[in-house]
Amino acid sequence: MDETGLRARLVAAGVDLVLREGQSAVSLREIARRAGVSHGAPRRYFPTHVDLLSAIAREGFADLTARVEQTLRDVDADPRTRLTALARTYLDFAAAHRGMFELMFRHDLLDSGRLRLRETSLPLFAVLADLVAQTRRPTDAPAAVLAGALWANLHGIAQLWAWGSLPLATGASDDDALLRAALEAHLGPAPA
Amino acid sequence: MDETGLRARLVAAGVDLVLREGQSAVSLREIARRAGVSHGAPRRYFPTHVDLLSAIAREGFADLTARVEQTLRDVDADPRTRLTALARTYLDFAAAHRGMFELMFRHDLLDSGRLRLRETSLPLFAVLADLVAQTRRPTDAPAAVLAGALWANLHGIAQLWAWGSLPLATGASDDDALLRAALEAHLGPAPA
DNA sequence: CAGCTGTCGTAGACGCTGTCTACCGCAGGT
DNA sequence: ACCTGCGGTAGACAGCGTCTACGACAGCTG
Repeated sequence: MDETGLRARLVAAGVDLVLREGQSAVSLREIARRAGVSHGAPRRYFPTHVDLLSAIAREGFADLTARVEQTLRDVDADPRTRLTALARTYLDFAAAHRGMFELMFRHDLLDSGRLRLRETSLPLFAVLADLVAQTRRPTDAPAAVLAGALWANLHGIAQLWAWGSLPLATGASDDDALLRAALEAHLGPAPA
Repeated sequence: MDETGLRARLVAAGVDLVLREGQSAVSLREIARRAGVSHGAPRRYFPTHVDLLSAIAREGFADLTARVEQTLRDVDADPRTRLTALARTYLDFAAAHRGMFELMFRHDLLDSGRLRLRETSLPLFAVLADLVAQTRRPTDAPAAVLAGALWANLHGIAQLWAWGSLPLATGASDDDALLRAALEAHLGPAPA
């Protein structure tokens, strides 16, 4: 298990580190230390810090996508129910893996060019867009735009909630009311 | 004009720097250099880097709030029109002052405790919440929650658009369609 | 079997960062 | 005339990302 290549070990150490200690702890040298190699070793596989962080963030996207798919596997076929479950999973992921979630969207730390990092979020978006299309209401804009707006709403809730301003502004103690409001806004009133 | 206290000069230099060069350029030493003092000087007024960054972010919130208020001054009384203008201003601010916008919501860089930074966004939220309350639709959750959900949507659009995933996922070339979709979702269909 | 070659990791240096601490000039009060 | 305290300087320290020179060690070639 420890005999895998250094490249994978570095990414694994980085993932572990960002999950445990948060984004600011993910320094090149600290990752190298945890992987049991010298500070110069990562350079062989990741020319720059950004490349390593991007690989770590990639794992985050894969993890999030897998969790969403797992959630959807356990939920019935009603699109709205599925969307609700997806949304809940998204927010839970952001809250439970704060450091990773931050890193995933820190474009200044990530090189989305070479590693095609942005594209990594597309499968998840496709799942969301597909579900949104199934709940299509009359007089609607293109499905991709509707899905994008909903994604943005989820993301904004995750972000502002973590930042602390939403709890402060709404006076709520959890994000559930916000999530329900967002879903109602985008998908129409909840069924009776 | 240059005779103002060092404290104000440091903040001004930091604001200028973050607007010009982005968040990563705002180091303590660089700010000190631009303010024409030694690297240790800021410490007299800002015990730590975080304190200085927080003061800079505070200016950002003040600026954003002022811009929104200015915008609303030029717009008629219809709440929906006003909300649209507010939203547009928010997104434009995020796009035009990327570095500052990033800094403002980087809770890991800001000490919201001592400087009550979170509270700095409350006046803006109050304006938004007030307008939302005026467009209240039937069967609604508390106004604060609705306003929070809308804010989150705006914020998410700003964030994900800047990150690059929304342009990619929606195929749109500007954020206007997303904004209109979000407003329709939260405020109901646009008037004819 | 000897020698070469290329891969993988080490180790030290550089300039940058934030923080800490000792110092110094100089105004204002006694 | 002395002293006190404020405001800024300057040097040190550890940690960071990056760069470069070097060594160990595999596998192929003669």
